[in-house]
Amino acid sequence: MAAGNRAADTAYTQLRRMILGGELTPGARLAEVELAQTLGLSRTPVREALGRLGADGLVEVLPHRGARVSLWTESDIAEIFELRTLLEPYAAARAARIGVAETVLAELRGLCAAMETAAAEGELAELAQLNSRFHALLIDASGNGRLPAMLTSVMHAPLILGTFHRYDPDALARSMGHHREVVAAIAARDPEWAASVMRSHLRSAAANISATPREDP
Amino acid sequence: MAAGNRAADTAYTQLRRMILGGELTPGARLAEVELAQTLGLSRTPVREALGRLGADGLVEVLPHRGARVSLWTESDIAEIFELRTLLEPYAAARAARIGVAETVLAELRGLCAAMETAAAEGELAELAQLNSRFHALLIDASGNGRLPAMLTSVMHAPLILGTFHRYDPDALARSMGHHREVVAAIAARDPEWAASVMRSHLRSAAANISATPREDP
DNA sequence: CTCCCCTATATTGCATGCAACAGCCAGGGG
DNA sequence: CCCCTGGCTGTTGCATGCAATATAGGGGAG
Repeated sequence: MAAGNRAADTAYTQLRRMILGGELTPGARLAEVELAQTLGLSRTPVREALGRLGADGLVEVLPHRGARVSLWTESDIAEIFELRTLLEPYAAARAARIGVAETVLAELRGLCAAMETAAAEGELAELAQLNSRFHALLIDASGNGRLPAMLTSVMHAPLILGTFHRYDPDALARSMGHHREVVAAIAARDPEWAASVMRSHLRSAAANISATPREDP
Repeated sequence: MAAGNRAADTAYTQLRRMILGGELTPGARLAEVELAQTLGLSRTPVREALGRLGADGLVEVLPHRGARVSLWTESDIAEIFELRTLLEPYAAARAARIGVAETVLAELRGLCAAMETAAAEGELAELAQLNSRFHALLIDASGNGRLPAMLTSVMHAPLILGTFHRYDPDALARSMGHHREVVAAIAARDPEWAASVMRSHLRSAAANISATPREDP
């Protein structure tokens, strides 16, 4: 999102990757000096990065007590999916309404294909990454400039990854089909269709999560 | 929102107040040293505050080029109202569904009364403040912990103030009536009703904005 | 033996010095 | 006369020193 070549940005990116990659487990304490040494930076950019991650909801910062990686309860996840179910269908509909450049459509289709192969080969981590990019691209295509920033706080990939881990093959195939169908609806410039498919997509994901008890890898 | 007694928080609050109060006009340059001297602080907390305000969308920070107060185009305002129209009815419905403590209902009613007197006396700035608190309280009452942070980026009071300036007496009375009705719907624990009223409330505001050409005070 | 308070320590938060980068004005060349 | 280039200045960005605060552990009183 905000990716200058500054040290604070690299700190942000690295920490984000570490958290999302599971290298930093939820609840883990994040000491500024330790992170600074690990990243080869000073405390200042690390501190700024922690602040941004706190705004994103990925870490929680307590005054004078430092930062910890956020841990998610079932109700947190439910809240997040409620918001996504609200915002992403809107994004899809808006993209369909205002129209999307052919190059972007091609990129979306490419991501669909990549996701399908990743799903077929059981590469769930790869799939989660591609899925995030797909949704992010679609949100950008909505043309509402405030939407991407809003959704960063609820588009955390570990949740998606967890979702995919709980999918059975049929649900996975449905999910891939949804992606294809959203792109088709946008290409057809049918907002209602696009929103409807996206809603189905997210509701099915949410249903999958609440159905499966809990199974942390 | 995040209000410890730290210097960075006071810087954030002060700057926010300055911008929202019109003391810092849109487009104005925000030099760190100057602000630090004005607020009697060092550059560090000022810098952190600017970062947060940037995340809120109130200022835009350009790498190595400093921060400026954001200026809003008509389409920005339209985007913001689209998102509010999406999220706030959801918040109202959720509050109605999960129920709201009687103390909170009393507070909401108190704000309604205060807004009505402010409207009667033409105290539009006061009205805008009260209005913001009313909506913020309702968003908190939704029980979705991520919603308040999401909406800070679109709940900027100057927009609301501008909205009120364009209201004619009838529209103003309708707006006050909407507030009362939302509280009633929540008290009656009727989600559909609450969402519907809130949607009307926001659509009428948006209509008012797009109808009136432009009239900066 | 248990509970409370007090001190020691580690960490955050703030201030400030130094380096790097963007913008600007002057000077020279075409 | 205009454009381009080079240094100069003011700002941001980063590093680090110092002060303030929360936590943990031990010692004393009940």
